[in-house]
Amino acid sequence: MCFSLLQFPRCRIHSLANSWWESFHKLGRSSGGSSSFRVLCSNNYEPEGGNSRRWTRRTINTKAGGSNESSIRNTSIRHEIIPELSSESNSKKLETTKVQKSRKIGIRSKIISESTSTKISTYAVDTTEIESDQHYIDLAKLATIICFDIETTGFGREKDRIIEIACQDLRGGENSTFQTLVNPERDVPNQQIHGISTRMVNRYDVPRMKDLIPILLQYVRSRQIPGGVVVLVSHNGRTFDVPFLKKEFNRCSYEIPSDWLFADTLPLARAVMKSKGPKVPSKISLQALREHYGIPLIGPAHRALSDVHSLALVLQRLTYDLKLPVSGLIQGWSFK
DNA sequence: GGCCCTCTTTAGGGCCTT
Repeated sequence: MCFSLLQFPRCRIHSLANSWWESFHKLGRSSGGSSSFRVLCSNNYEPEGGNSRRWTRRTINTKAGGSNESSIRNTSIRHEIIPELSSESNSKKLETTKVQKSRKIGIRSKIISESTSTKISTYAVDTTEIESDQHYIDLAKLATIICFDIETTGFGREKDRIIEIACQDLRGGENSTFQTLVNPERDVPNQQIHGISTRMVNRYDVPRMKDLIPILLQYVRSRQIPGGVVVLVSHNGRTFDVPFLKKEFNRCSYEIPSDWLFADTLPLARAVMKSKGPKVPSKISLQALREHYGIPLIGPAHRALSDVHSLALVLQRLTYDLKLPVSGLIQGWSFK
């Protein structure tokens, strides 16, 4: 069965994040400030190109950017270093990794084998064992970090439905952002929250969840590095977004791919606020975190894509505050 | 519903997600 975005004009995969990265770097070069910024991920990877991916260290001067230049505020962002990687050699290294005794409790992924670099869907993943810190570092080098957000008709995953999904691959580049409305085939009772009305989603050209899931899987697979895991990050995802998504997958007779990991920025925010002491406001909603870090709102709040843009920046700030590299995110803060 | 905090643990209230 073949699915195409052309079937659903309201389903969009585009390169907004790419332009975000470009403007970010451009602003950095022109700011003249003294702050340094080491990016969480590089956008040098080309999903379709395969072997050209390199993780690089970048130090630039920057401002936190958005689409509206006038709304940009000066910030001092400094982020982690991801060591440069020869993807080919490390892929082989990862392939031959042997399972050792587990050092951590929790579900993690271990790449067992990978048939070829071009058949990205054929590798197997074991979710029961884990080995050394070096393993996590290797895993991190091949990890894809995707922020995502959903809008729904309510809080109850039994009775409510997803009406919008947005994803953003932090690596940026072409087709790094995915956003679509979802036809819930029912009325939307909470338009006042997100502005999405029944008339907007109950349309023939808006995909239903069962139509969308194959497209979503295809999008994530297109961003995934052969042999690597995907880490899907959301705010309060452990108790809301992830169970909701799983419920929708199950309702449509799909399973969440075994090589998908999830991470929640809510406990990260708790850890950061706790480390800063009692004087720091304890509000840790996405909006509160955005305001705390001085991140400008891009687009309407409580729309999936807008919240994903905020989440991507909040994640970078939180991981910097916690001095948390990608390997640490996978090792200590991810879940299945 | 899960997590965290505290005037707690034999509990209850608040936060977070739409």
